[in-house]
Amino acid sequence: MKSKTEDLRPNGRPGRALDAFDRTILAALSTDARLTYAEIGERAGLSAPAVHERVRRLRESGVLQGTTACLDARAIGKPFLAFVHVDADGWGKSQRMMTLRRFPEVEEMHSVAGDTCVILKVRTQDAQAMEHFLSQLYVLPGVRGTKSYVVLSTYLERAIQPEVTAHWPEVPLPPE
Amino acid sequence: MKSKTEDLRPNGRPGRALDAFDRTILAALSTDARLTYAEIGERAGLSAPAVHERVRRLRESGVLQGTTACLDARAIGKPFLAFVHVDADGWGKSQRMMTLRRFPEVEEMHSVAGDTCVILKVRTQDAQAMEHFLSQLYVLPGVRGTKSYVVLSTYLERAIQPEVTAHWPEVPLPPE
DNA sequence: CATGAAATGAGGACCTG
DNA sequence: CAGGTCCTCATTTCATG
Repeated sequence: MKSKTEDLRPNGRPGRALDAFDRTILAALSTDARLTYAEIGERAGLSAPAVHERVRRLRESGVLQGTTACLDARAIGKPFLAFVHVDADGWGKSQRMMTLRRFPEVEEMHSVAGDTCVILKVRTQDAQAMEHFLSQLYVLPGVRGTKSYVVLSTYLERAIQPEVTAHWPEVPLPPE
Repeated sequence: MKSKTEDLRPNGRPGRALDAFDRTILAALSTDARLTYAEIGERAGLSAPAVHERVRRLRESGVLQGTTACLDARAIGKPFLAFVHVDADGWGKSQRMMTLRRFPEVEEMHSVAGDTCVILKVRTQDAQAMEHFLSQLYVLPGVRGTKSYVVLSTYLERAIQPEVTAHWPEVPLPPE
């Protein structure tokens, strides 16, 4: 009936791997974080306490890092969005990058491979606020330059989509 | 379906501007969407039913679009992240862009100003899956080319930060 | 403020290894 | 036999008119 026997994961750190129940729960919470445990259990085929226990473990293990509200950017007064490519020296070791965490307008920050070092996702009230942020950015040592891509329209913006149909776990090594 | 061209300014009915209570509530829900109405009310200085009513209105007006879970990308088997710049012809009118919504690996999609047309945020299981996605992308008519920035490390990734301290609404025009 | 619903804790049964 | 996970039931807390 149910096959929980899929705990063969070389990823020894975070306990066991996610089974189909976990993925269904995470997918449900991904669409609506305020779903009732009973409602989630209905989708997943579990009772409410069982879902509650699994959610607790998922939170504990760090798989479920938290829940957040999705807000209308224009309504809260931050309609100006841009991706800023930062060209810099010595970003690798410096924790100076973390200084940018203090700016609430910075939503994302990734070091990347390519013709730039860091990509920032920055959301501000308007162009003037963006300019002010960039001026602050250039104060940081090591910043050689930036290249900004101002967003004209956002066609899609959503959270990570967990694949419920697990077509990834097994190693595709054909035994003979 | 909601049109993208909606109230840009407080037109009276469709939703008056957010007050400090609303922003505090939204900020609280932004940190944890499963907070109790009583807990939110404690932060905002309101009773639980008052918070409940305001949240209902915020949902109704579209300011609060929903709630979602924040998941560990590695834990759910999608550790490979890239920003894909798409160079294309005639993206403006075509709804072909919306075809990409069907790909669960596409998390964001923006048309931008700059030396590219569209920026995609794409998260896959591995490089092979990313290559497969790109091959699908090139099938779309009008796609001239792509430039991908593979993320090496993610230093920050968070939701919109509503400014609780409202320093934005009025124009700071200095006298004379 | 009151009522119904949901979250959460405890105990016992089942499957797995 | 041991460990873990699920279910049912009961109580506290919360959502909601």
